[in-house]
Amino acid sequence: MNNISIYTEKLRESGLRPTRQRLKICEVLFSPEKTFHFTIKDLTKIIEDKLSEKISLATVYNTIHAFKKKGYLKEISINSDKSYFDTNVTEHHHFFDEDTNELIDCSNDDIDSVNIKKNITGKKIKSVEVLIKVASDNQNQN
Amino acid sequence: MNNISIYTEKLRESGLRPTRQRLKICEVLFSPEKTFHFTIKDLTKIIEDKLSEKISLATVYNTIHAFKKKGYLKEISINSDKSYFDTNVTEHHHFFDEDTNELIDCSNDDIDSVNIKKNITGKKIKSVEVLIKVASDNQNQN
DNA sequence: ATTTACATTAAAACAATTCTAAACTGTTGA
DNA sequence: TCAACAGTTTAGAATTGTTTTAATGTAAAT
Repeated sequence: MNNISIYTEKLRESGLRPTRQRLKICEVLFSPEKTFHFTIKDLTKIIEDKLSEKISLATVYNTIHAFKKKGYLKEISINSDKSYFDTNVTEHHHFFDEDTNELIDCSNDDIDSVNIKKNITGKKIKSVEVLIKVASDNQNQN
Repeated sequence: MNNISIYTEKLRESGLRPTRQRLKICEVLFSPEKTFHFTIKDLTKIIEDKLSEKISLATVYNTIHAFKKKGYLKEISINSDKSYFDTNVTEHHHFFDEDTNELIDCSNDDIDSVNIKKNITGKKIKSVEVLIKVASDNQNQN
């Protein structure tokens, strides 16, 4: 089955031109069976390794931001100097392994729904995310 | 009442030398009635404005990291290019106002305790934090 | 007082991200 | 079909937040 035409359609639908670079990035991000987490650096590395074509770093940033804006990617909050993205855009939570700096999905089913009793006047809740930091049992806290 | 001697004691207890700079930063961070959130940039500005003395940026970073390590500050996760710190080190959650980039405390009492049904083998939970993103009702999502 | 280990400093280095301005390319419609 | 426009890519420069460096300063122990 030809994913390219699917991605072309998807991009066109959301008002993004289906350029060579964007289609390549779509393949990398949306072809895998399972969703995954990545940093821009990871993605750049994947592109370099798997694709015959070089994509400029600026384009990678542009594309990721465009995809995020269109709701094809989620950005994830962790204390870090870099941004993590998730190809799983459904509402879910995360474990963050402090030993390995790895993110692990935690589905909504794994957490009882979070009940918030306070609200901010004039503001609407856009998202509720739980981040659970974990580390080995014997790990020194400092 | 003289806070300086309290801070001096506090620092000494935790093995940090009570230097002029650290005491000044303690005053800025721990004298206010209410806890608050800040970025390094905010703190630098406060120091510049309120104190007669200039403190080197590197020292500000060193000090904040030392204080965090000792548990006098918490670092907060939000999608951002900068780190936010919190003088409230008790376990609590946050609202993040996407319109203003402002953080608002959400006490544990405002959220029913988060029940996590999944666990990661060999790992221990270090923290559970909920981040609730809010924006004005009429806000365009893009 | 002297020593020593810890702190501060300005400046340089660094890493992630954004900007810039020129070249390029999908798409539209004559 | 092809010219023209608007959106896109690009390399490199610029910017921003943070860390490192190496010299100097200082608190505390001897």
